[in-house]
Amino acid sequence: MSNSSVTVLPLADEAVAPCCPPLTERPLDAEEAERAAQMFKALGDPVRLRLFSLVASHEGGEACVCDISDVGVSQPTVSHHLKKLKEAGLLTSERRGTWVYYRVAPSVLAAMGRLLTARART
Amino acid sequence: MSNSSVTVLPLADEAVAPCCPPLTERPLDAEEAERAAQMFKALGDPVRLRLFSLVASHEGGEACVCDISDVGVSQPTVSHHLKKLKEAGLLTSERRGTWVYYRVAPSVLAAMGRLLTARART
DNA sequence: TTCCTGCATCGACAGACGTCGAATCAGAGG
DNA sequence: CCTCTGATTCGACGTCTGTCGATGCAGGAA
Repeated sequence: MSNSSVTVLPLADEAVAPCCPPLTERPLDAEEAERAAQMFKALGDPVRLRLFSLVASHEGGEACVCDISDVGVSQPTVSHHLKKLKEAGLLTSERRGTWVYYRVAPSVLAAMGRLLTARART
Repeated sequence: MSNSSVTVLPLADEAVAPCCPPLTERPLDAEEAERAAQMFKALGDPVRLRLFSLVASHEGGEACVCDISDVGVSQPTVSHHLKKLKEAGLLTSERRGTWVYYRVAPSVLAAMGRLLTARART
């Protein structure tokens, strides 16, 4: 089941895309908002959110397309959504033989989590 | 400027909308994905994200519409987006005299942040 | 009352988006 | 070679969405 060869993600110091400060810290400017909104938008579709969750929670940190295709839409649509998630920088893909494996891009969760960090009340 | 009469939010124990488990914990089902995606979608527009950030980072935790209307779109459009954010449960509004004040709905940041919590690798 | 200002709603429009079936590409295996 | 299977791309369709100007509504001030 679980791939025992999976190691802890590198998670290098720079691996974190420093998109933006927390939403509560200061107003985002137009450029920051554009970038951050792109990530939120990618997760703003139920099917994509399920796909992302399926990949993120899958054993070994990766999932074959064939493993996550039961979300109620056709297979081309699944592929379309996975592409969107990849373009948004949320997933990465790798072909190994017949199958294509997707995994969560490193540091994405941390970056988005930081965006939603509540500030301490002054 | 900042309203000194503003008190700490109640933040009742139930105030936290327990939308969903972290995306990395288990796959979201269709229902959970629908609800969570609605929030992400609301933040998936650059203008809305800026408006949310403007409110979230404003002194006193609230902002008058007139204070956050410089985002490059017309006034009706700003109103439209604020309504969307309210419908998504991310903002609340209150009219006081001539002005309408928006503030971040309690616990929303925490709830979304928890969704993006990375699981500890087993 | 009348006027003015801040904000919301309405109606319309162009563009973006999600979905599908059909076709195409990429490997594995015979 | 050919064939089969997994996955992507293509083309088309209907729907949703962001934007605007015009209009309407609520409160304060004269």
